[in-house]
Amino acid sequence: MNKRTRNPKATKQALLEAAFEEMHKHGFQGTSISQILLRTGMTKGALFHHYPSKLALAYAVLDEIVEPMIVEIWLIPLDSRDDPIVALQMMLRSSVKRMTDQLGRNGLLLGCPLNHFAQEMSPLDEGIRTRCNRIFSRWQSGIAGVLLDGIDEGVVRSDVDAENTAMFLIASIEGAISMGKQTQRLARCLEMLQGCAEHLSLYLEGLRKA
Amino acid sequence: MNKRTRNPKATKQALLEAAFEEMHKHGFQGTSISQILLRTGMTKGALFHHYPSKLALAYAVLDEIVEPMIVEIWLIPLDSRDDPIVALQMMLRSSVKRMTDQLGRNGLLLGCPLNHFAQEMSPLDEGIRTRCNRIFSRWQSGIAGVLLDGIDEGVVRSDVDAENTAMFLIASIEGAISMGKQTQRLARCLEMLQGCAEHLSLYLEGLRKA
DNA sequence: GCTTATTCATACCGCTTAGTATGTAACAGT
DNA sequence: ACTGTTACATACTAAGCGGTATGAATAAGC
Repeated sequence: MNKRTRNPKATKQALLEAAFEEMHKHGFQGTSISQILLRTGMTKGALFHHYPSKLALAYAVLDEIVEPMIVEIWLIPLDSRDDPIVALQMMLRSSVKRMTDQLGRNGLLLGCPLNHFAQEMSPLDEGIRTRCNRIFSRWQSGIAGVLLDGIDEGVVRSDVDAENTAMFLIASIEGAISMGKQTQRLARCLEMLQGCAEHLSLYLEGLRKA
Repeated sequence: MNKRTRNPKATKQALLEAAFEEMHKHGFQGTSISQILLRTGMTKGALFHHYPSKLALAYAVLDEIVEPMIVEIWLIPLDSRDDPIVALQMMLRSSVKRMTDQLGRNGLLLGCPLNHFAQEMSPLDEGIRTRCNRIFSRWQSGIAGVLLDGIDEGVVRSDVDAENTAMFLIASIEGAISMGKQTQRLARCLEMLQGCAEHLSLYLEGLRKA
């Protein structure tokens, strides 16, 4: 049966998701419009009706897929009302699982889409850069907030620079994901993520008020 | 006047260096042969005489430029005969300076070329992946060696997993460079590198035998 | 029921891409 | 001085790229 009924929202969403997957694997520059169309079975008319350019499509991918994904994986788990340091440690443990759930085994080996976009395009396109920057800032603020709570509650040493520490945690996480991706082997990848999580847990423990 | 004398080695080297700079900025896929030729003033005949394909050129860039650069910046500074933990801490401090020296201010904002290649191409080309992997392994072994020396000398706790810890250090460093690159602002970039170095120095201190 | 706007499908366009084929000048060996 | 090889330069090709122009079918508004 031919799909006679139109569904513009579904069309747009399908294009968006296909674009995300293609760009996650091949990068922005390595992604071709034709490949997205092949994957979705759509045509150029559909795509360029909903998105004026390839760049606009990438912006939408960042706004509507990557940012919510980062929030879901790395920020939501912070909401537990545990001891702030325990909350961060739990987040480290749970997020690997969330990553595999969200991205699938295959997606895990493609690394963090946010970092991929940022690495490839930060020096090349201001629109992508500002979007990546906004997401990173949001992530950083979320973690810094937990640390500040910890300081208020007297759990975390008061000389800890929350923003700076949050940046360090994110950098380490992203670095571990990158190195895991580099191996292109699931076992090694998980090993690195887990190893990094343990080191950071240890580091977090060191932030406790004596 | 006209360059009548030939110098094939210099030609090859010039192409290699131009390819490195282009790929460092635009990535492998985003780099066009024509741009390399424009930059060097060479022609296609020259390039394809020395390198059979774009991919082969990238391999040469990794083998002959990126790997020596990583060794120069991150491994050579480990050779000091200090206390192993101090050596690692010194390395962290000195390497930022080495990076700016080696890459220049502009190059610093382009991040780590090794990580860039790995991020973009690991899932796409086996030849690039194995090369990146070899470089990362070499880097990791270098750091792990220092830690193992530390254990032998009784300076580092004997329960420290050297390889795993080395991986964590590299991941954090690469992550910090990535996040610095993302900002595209020199001041913020240096701030992140320095911040990361301090956190890692603190972490290293925690590995000391009590 | 008629009109207008939306949502696509098809065909096309100019440009760039990596790579090749061919020819020629420079060098090396003898 | 002659010969064969190396090192290029020029011109070209086929394919793929992002994007556009046009038209038709569907849906929405009145």
